[in-house]
Amino acid sequence: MPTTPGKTAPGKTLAGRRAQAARNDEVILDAARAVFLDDPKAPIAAVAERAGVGISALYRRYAGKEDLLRQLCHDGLRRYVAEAESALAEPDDWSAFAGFLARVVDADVHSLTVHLAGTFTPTEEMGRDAMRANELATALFERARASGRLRPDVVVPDLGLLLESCAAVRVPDAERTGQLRRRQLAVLLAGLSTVPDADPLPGPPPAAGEFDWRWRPRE
Amino acid sequence: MPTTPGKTAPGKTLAGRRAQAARNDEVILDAARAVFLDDPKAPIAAVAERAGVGISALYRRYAGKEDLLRQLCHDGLRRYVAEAESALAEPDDWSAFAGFLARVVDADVHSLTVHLAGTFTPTEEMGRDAMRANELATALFERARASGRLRPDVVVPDLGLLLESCAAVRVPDAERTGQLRRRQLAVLLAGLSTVPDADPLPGPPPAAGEFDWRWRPRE
DNA sequence: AGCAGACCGGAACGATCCGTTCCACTGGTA
DNA sequence: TACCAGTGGAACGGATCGTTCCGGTCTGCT
Repeated sequence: MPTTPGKTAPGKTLAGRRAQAARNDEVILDAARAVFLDDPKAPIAAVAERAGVGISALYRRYAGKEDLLRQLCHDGLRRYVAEAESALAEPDDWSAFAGFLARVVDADVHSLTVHLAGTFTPTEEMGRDAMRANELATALFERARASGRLRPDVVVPDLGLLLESCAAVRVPDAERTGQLRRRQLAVLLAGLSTVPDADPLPGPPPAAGEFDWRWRPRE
Repeated sequence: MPTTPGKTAPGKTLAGRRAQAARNDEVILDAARAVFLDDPKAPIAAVAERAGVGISALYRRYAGKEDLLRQLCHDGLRRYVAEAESALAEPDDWSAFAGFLARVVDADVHSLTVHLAGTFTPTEEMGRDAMRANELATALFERARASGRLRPDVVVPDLGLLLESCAAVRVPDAERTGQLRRRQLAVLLAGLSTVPDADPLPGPPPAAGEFDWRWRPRE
């Protein structure tokens, strides 16, 4: 974070120390995402190695491991909110809903939450963002329900189950993982769709706060 | 394992040292299952504590942690095979299939595989059992397909995806977890069922060996 | 040109954790 | 009664990991 903008090169890709630092910002975050998605308990050193930088480059940016994890997770949450907002702009109710889910699944946002929650103490801002995320998802859900394509005994928290399921699909190759998750999502959406003579879904439906336990610090 | 049967008490619940040992056999396995399902990397001491026994009681029975993990996983595999065999005896094709899946999901057999695979080197016998498990599941699947209730673009390895999804559903309370998994299973089965005018499932379908990577030793 | 310091790589450190071993002890068994 | 299978749990040695620290490099400013 330079105090003065710096007028080194007029071109877009500015060279020099400042540039490397700026580039590292992104490289490190990408590496962290990849590494921690693969193994939530991975050591910090693994992130540095994957990013091709030294450990110092990490500690210059983040106060510690927990701080990095928190930022990573918060990024995912913001991504979720952004996708939801843009989906709400879509006119067709159903494809807004389905498209939103597809993009969230593709971005692997839920994996971030699933694996990383509990490894850091959340900030208040994350709490607010999470609440907003819920509101937006609910709005999307209500519109989808209004379109009549959702079976009536499905509830909002079923989305949590759905995302969890898709996040659980994983093979070593990232692209292949994406394909299989799309397939899984398609099956699930088909299962949540209205069908003429279906047995009602069993058991008490999932409740609102039933997945919050993740956020309690790992005992 | 006494060399002589021992004629201590005529009743069923025999008391004494031998009895305690026999009881511990089971207690330890149950504790191990619970602990390792909750956290695959849990220390051995946690298993002992949960079982209410000392560490010696564990090391008397198992050569080491890996041995315990292997046995635990093998038990799950045998359970899978047993459920499949008993399901094949069921006359109705569809309920044989659906019932099998429900029982496997209830028994949390797949979680065992998912979490523990790769933490030990499998025995040849496990390989044979796994192969048999596959054959039985395929037979069940073929019968279900023949019943016409399965949509045509579903393949056998989709069962892997399905089990994975159900295993991913987890809340702190075990019984509630079971309920939510049943719900998830119902949604998935609905999604895999024939519907009049459905879009075909996207992407290349899952292939046979695509989940074997789990069994490679963790790098 | 020269210098201050931003930025970096990676070795080193200290704390923690965990699998395994070991030993003293207990009470059923012969 | 004498023995020993079975046990609880402390202790050990090794591995791992987060964090700190230091020496080096190169930029950007004077």
